[in-house]
Amino acid sequence: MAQERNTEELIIEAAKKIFVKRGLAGARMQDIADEAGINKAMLHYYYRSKDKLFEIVFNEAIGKVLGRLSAVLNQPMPMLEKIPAIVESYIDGVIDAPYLPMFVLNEINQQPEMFIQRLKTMGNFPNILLFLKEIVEAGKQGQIKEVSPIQLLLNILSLCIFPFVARPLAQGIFQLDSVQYNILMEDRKKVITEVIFAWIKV
Amino acid sequence: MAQERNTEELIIEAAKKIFVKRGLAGARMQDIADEAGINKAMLHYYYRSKDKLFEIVFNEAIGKVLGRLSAVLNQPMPMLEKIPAIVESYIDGVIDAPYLPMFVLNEINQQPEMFIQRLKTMGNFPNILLFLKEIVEAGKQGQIKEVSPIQLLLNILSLCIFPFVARPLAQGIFQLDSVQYNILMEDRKKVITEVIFAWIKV
DNA sequence: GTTTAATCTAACCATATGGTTAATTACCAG
DNA sequence: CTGGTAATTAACCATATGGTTAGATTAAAC
Repeated sequence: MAQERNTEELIIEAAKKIFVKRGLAGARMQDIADEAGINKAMLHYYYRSKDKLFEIVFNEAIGKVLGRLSAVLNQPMPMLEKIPAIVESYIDGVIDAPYLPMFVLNEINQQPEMFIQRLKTMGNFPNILLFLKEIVEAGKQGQIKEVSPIQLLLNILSLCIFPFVARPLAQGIFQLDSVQYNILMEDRKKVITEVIFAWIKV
Repeated sequence: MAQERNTEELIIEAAKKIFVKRGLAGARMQDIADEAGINKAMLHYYYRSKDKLFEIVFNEAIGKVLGRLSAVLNQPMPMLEKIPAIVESYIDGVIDAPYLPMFVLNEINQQPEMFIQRLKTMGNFPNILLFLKEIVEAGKQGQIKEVSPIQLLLNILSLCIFPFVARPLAQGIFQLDSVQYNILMEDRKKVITEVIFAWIKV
């Protein structure tokens, strides 16, 4: 079209689109090639195999998902300010890339071992574990109630992510069109903060 | 093994196992046949095609997931008793079939239109919509705070289901083995009820 | 302009995969 | 036992799919 972009990137963009939409098993190399507007052989020329290509896309995806989290998790703020910030930022992130969480979660479930391996390469997400400690600290200092930090983080993530993972199901059951659902998701920023606060406020 | 069971059922059992594990795109007819210990042609003899077979498995799965919900949702109880009952029953259900939610959600995301169609066939889940009205009623009567019923149901489901959908990811990040994670999930029954109650109690 | 390396393509290959068929076996009513 | 139907299998088929290759095209180096 407009620009004669770097073929390598073009392929990655296309692969991202197709893999995220269909998953590893459902994605076809031909579809990726078509999406990129190039010959199928190019895919192999630049990225040996489907698996190699997938690995790149997947790593980028999981990096994005976890990276987004890490970014907000350790800003130096009092816990009661930080939680709304996390919620806001994370929901905005998911609105931006609504298929990412489903894609990542599904592929991880498909090959948990392979993923565990990868996790070790990426380090143990010190910022996430640090955040858990911060929660404990905040509890001891009486900023918030003393609750299981893992449960708290799980709660926040559940409330933020699930409605996107289950979006078509929820839309179907509640009979909402996309516009209505988006409004619901915007409202959720407030709701989630409310819910969490109600639980942890002293 | 033990009994020479009905081949039809044997196939369905096997198909369930494979489809739920690998998804429609990832499942192989041969694997289903092997799992059932029969010839691949039998699959087509009893259930014309992969899609037909999948449809049966998928319908059963979604029926289970939504059926479980419906079952608890409309028991005549005061709201403050019903919610713990829902949570308990649903988590037990998911512990029992941990892969079901991921499977259902993923396949729905893969073909939302097809699913919306199916929903209409199954009726509009009057019990779910009725439950929403109950929440509104309970709010007006002052049994609970007045909150968006959709948000409330979304919250309950998010908190119950997400930790299972994200299980390998969570286990990886928090570095928990399966036993520890199961304990966490047992604890969650209390936690979720606590969280929801904190939010909606007057 | 010629050479050389990188980029790209059409055609091809081997295998996997969903599906079919013709024949065989198991089963059961008469 | 026998005839006929249902269940089952091995072999096969057509196509899809990931991957390869040999050659063409482009672009840069000299």
